[in-house]
Amino acid sequence: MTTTHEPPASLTEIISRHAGRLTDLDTRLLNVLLQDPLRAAMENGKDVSSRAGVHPAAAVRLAQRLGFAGYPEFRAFLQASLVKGGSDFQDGSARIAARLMRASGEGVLSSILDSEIAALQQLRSAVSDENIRKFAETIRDGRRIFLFGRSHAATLSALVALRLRRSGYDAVDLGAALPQLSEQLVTLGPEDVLWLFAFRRPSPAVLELLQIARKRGARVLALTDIQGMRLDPAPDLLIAASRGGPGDSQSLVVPMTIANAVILDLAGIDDGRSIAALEAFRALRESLPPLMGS
Amino acid sequence: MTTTHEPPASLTEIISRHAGRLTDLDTRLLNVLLQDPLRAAMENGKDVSSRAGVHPAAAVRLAQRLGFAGYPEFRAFLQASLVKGGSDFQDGSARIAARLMRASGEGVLSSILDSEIAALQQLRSAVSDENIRKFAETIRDGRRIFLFGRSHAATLSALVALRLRRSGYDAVDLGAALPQLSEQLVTLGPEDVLWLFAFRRPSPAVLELLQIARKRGARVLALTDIQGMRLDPAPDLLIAASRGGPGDSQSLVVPMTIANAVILDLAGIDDGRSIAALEAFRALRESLPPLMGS
DNA sequence: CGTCACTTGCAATTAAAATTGCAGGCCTAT
DNA sequence: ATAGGCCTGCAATTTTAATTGCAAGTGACG
Repeated sequence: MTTTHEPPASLTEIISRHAGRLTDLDTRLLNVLLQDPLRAAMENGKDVSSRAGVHPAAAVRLAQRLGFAGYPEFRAFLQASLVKGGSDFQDGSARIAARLMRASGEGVLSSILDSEIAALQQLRSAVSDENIRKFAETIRDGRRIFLFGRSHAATLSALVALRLRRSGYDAVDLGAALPQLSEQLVTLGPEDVLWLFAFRRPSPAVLELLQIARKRGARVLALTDIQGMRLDPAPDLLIAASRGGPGDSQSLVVPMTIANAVILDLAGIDDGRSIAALEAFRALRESLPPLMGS
Repeated sequence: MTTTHEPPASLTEIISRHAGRLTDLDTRLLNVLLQDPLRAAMENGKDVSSRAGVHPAAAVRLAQRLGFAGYPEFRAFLQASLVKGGSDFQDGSARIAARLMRASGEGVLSSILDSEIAALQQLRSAVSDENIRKFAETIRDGRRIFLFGRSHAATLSALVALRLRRSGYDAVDLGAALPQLSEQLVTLGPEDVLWLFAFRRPSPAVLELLQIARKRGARVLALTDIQGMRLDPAPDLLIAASRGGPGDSQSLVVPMTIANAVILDLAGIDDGRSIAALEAFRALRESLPPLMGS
């Protein structure tokens, strides 16, 4: 809600307006509702709540908390926001046509989704499970995992480091503390793993790190796009996947998905290490609730 | 239903099959039904019949004449044909859930791809272009853009800050220099924009920032998942999208794609500012080749 | 350690939707 | 014309959905 009005409001607006008063069960219900608004608008409160795994009364109470008199009124709102036409007289065909235009019509989001989905589909054939597995094995068998990337790749490097730490691995994002880079590398040895991220041309820093790592005998993994493929001392393992189509899709969706696959695969082959660490992390986060917001 | 189930049949098929036995009132009802099937699938028999100007009993009898046990069953059929035709992720999500179960062994990548693609498909209906546009407009009209997120959201925050800077905006990732956070906020004013990222429960830091920003009159944007939706002083604009299906998909693919859409849309409405800045950046990078690897 | 505020599930109650028996009306064929 | 068949509305009934009071549970706060 940019400013003031209330008459036409979207579901998310209404939710955020009452956000403070919503309970755990409410969010479970909203998950189901938002996941498939069309279906939710059709079903009755009982079906929705059973799909969300909660008591039917919870649906009623959610509706009331959101400011509706009861569930039927809430559902009517959901329906109205989908149909988006008055309830008066039906000049149906025109309205349906309009809706179809809207649904299939172009929009920024829609075109981005098309391109991302296409890129992911390509991944299916471009990257093999074997490669994923080899990455995972290397990480599993490594003592410490060093991650590095610059620019866009830096954010991915940070993310992967975070996730690996949570999975119980000694992972260090070298990009996070560039000034202390030398100190971090002092102990780099043959048992360690360096995972590089490079899109477009590899930065000098990446190449330098690569050389150092090779000299010290560390294993080197690289996740790149096609342009970043030319790493001079070749890494031990390399996965290269093109991001998106024309132009430089700045998106990290494709490489991030590959990284996710590696981390997930790792959890399947490290004999419970990831699972245990993740569980420990979850428990820790629950135990000190208000201080460290994860 | 009365007999064995007819496998798949469209409404028009069913109608033509029983065309001989239909009455005048049935026709009037079917007119209304066919005019707006979506709406018809949502409403109950009473509403439909009153909209058609007939007695409620007529709706029941039509359903029975068409071979259904009663009106609810007829409506269920209408709904099923809409859900199946309109979007196929109903079947998809179940299949994905099943596949994720046995994901540890084979086809990790494939199952992750399924899950991410399904999540992106859902985005199509969950987030409107309007919301994207409003986000973009707010950023365009802001003086400085502050970004903040913790944990996984921090990497996204960093990425968006990076991309906004390249697009010519004065964007600051507050997470990058937490110790200097107070200094950064000293000048926060009504012309500034604060863009928060929060998945799962919002961290205290996020809530605190939110309150400060509101107090100072800054515009607040929020990109969250369903669980992160409960921000207490409601932000000016909020986009919430559920990430993936079962379990907690740690993936940032969905929110990242939303952010990409905002940034892309921004380039379309800021009168060349983004384009010019991106071009300037590209030229700069080309000009000093080996030093700053992007 | 108790108290308060709040959430949640259950079960009883209430409201609403759906169904059906019945009677009146209309058309048609004898 | 009139008997029979069929549609139709009404109203009673059944079935289903929605609501709410209540008690048990939970966590925060004194």
